Amino acid sequence: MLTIGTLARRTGTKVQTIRYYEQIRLMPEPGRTSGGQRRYGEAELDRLAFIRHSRQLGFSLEAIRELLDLSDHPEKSCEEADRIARRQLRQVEQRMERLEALRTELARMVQECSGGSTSDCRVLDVLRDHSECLTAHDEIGA
Amino acid sequence: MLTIGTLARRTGTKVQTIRYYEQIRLMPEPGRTSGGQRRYGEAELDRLAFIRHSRQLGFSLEAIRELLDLSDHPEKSCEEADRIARRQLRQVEQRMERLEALRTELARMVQECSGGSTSDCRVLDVLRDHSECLTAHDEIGA
DNA sequence: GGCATATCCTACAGTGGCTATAGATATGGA
DNA sequence: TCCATATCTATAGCCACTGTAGGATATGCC
Repeated sequence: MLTIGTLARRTGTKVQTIRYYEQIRLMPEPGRTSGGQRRYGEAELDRLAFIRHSRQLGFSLEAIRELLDLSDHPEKSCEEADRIARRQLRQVEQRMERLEALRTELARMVQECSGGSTSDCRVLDVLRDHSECLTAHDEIGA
Repeated sequence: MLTIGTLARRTGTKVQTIRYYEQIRLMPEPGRTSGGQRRYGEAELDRLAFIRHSRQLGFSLEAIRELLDLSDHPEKSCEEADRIARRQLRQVEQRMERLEALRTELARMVQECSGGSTSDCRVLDVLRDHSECLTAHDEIGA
């Protein structure tokens, strides 16, 4: 029987985060001691590891909920899991493209800065006037 | 005199977002009509454009606050603006590295999926067992 | 058994950067 | 004057946690 702290240490999760996952029903309600403390088994450890690893790969909690459901039903087709992973891959690729555009723009801003006073700072100039940008970056939240 | 809606249209911002910026004192309190509606001038339009452009480049609102302050004081040295931009560039580069690792891992997962049942789905296998990963991805929140 | 202390409990507030909603009021044109 | 559209305030919600306060419990040692 594992305490919540042990589970946290073994998976690199904060104790509050585990309780949060329980609250949103991503983790099951575990058994309790007579004093009311949570006690977990190996299955819960595996489930939490799955969640954390998926989070590290950038999956949303909703996507993870679907993936866990698929994982719990071995008879289901793998297609759905594949679809979710492909969607995540696309999102990562799109974010990378956006970041690449930002990187270019920021590098140019920084390079052109002469180091004088802010009255003729290239960094501020570019921020003031979008038309100075060579690359497009129309959406917020890279 | 510009209404909040005009300001929103001209900068690609939602009306609520402008009011939010006012609330957190990123935008100044504008003049009002006798009926209590906000009215803006060109200076506010420029300021909002600066904010939005900076957001598009991924600067945090706190960083933007600093940049605006520098922009308002032309006699100050440009060094600080340069420092903020360089920090932002570093962050973008770090995020790109993380995303590259994720992209690799996700692409591998997806490629290896044979399309059978979830009982032997590579996508789910990898999520279940971190040791199957070739690349490191230790932090959450790319 | 008693005690220290480490861990656990609940409940709630806060983070960033918005976005959405409800219900009331103002504005501008036909 | 009427009406559609825009605006107002206030508040709650989003995601995925994180932090805090103020207690209760569990464990190891003497």
